[in-house]
Amino acid sequence: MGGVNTRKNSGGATTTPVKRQRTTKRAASAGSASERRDHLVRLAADLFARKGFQATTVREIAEEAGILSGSLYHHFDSKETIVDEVLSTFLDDLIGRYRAALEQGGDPRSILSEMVRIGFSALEPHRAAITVMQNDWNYLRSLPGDRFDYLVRAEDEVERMWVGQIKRGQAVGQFRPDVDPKLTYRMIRDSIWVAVRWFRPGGRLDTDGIAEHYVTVLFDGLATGERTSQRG
Amino acid sequence: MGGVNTRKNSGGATTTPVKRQRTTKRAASAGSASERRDHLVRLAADLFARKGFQATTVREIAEEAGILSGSLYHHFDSKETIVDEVLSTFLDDLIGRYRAALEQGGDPRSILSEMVRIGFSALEPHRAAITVMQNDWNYLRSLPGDRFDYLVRAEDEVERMWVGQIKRGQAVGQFRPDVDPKLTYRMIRDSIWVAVRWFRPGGRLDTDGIAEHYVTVLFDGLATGERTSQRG
DNA sequence: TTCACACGAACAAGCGATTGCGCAAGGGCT
DNA sequence: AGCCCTTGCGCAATCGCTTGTTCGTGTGAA
Repeated sequence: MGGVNTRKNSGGATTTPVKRQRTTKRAASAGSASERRDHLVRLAADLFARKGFQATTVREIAEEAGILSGSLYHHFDSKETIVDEVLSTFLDDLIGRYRAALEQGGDPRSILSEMVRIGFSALEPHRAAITVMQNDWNYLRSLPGDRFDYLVRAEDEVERMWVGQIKRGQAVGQFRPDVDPKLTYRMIRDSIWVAVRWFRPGGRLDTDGIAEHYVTVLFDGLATGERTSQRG
Repeated sequence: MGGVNTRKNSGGATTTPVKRQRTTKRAASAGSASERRDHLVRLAADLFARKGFQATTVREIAEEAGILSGSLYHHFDSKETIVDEVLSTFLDDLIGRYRAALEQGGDPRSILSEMVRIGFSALEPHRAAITVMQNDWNYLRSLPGDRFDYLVRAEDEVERMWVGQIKRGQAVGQFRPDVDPKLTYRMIRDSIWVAVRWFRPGGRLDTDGIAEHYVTVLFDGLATGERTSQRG
């Protein structure tokens, strides 16, 4: 109710026509929309990832930035606005990459491999966002209002892309027909994103190595010799 | 501080000699240690799973049980004590089953299959505990004191069991030698536990069906035809 | 009498959020 | 140059509210 102009509100991701309305004012002028603001978002994202969204107080975020909590409200409407920006930025980037991979075409196995690689490659730049999305998904969705509805919309679109390719692979005989596409998608998705819990940049394996390892096991399995039809 | 006798405190799991010191008093008398108490733990666990540990207030737990928040403290020292009991109960059960599977013996592939089945079969009875463990692991571990150190100890023991069997399978030529045992374990573990997010009892697939599906993909892969050595 | 259980009021601490103000930078104006 | 006035940013104080927890009391069954 107070501010005169405000460039405060970030607005949820649109997801379908992938673009966001930042840089509300001024189109010229070299600098990004607000360098300071982006920096604050990154600080907050790290805290959210480390302690959880609810357990992180606005005072902690402010302290991390070397200011007082009240000063944060010159940049953001609320704590929710901050996490909104964290998540929607990640989702816009991810979905954009998925779309590009699909548009580039190729056989299902190549496309699926590429999508796996895209996922793992997002682990490093979007580590905090992915962590928050996993840990606080339920809570954010339970908040009143439709502010975080775009989370579900994005998730739905991603699922359609994956399942579509799996089904196509089965149709052309590239994938075994006796596996459930949706179930398989969920397992792939989950094991990629959950890797954010143990993956650390600079560790024994980089994301490329992990992705290749995963693609190998995913397509060819853990066993040696001839494939069996069933049984463990 | 307050109570006279107290059978309040639950104490963290011991994990190595698997047993817990509940039923502090009375060894005779048919009923369990405290039926009421166990019921409250279950109610709380569901709330923790649904809303997250921190977002769940003791007032909500009490309301769910039809009492006032203060009355909860006749049964538990603190909110932490409740979640402690939720998690340690699950871990004790899980590790006990893993140990039994290992002691029963067999070739690595059979044992690993059995361990996968054990994991999926825990999804239903321990749904809440598994959810809490995933969502609030970081937060609980960050709490002061060593109360939740047993989480890491349990995780370490489980990892040793899995990785041991994977390595043994590679040694006897049952598993392909070009996969990283630890990385493979993490992927298996993650995709089992994360299934708790979408698995619902009474759904299209039961846990046995999901386990078989997963074992199939895990050992034989998604692709058809001859195994390739690398690449996606 | 004892015991398990619950009430109901209160507590200190901490929460997210609001507001009025000060301050320095800097572009546009005369 | 000198001036003004906007603008971005942050401080300090404070609001109303919720949190986990405590404690003296009451009650019904064994």
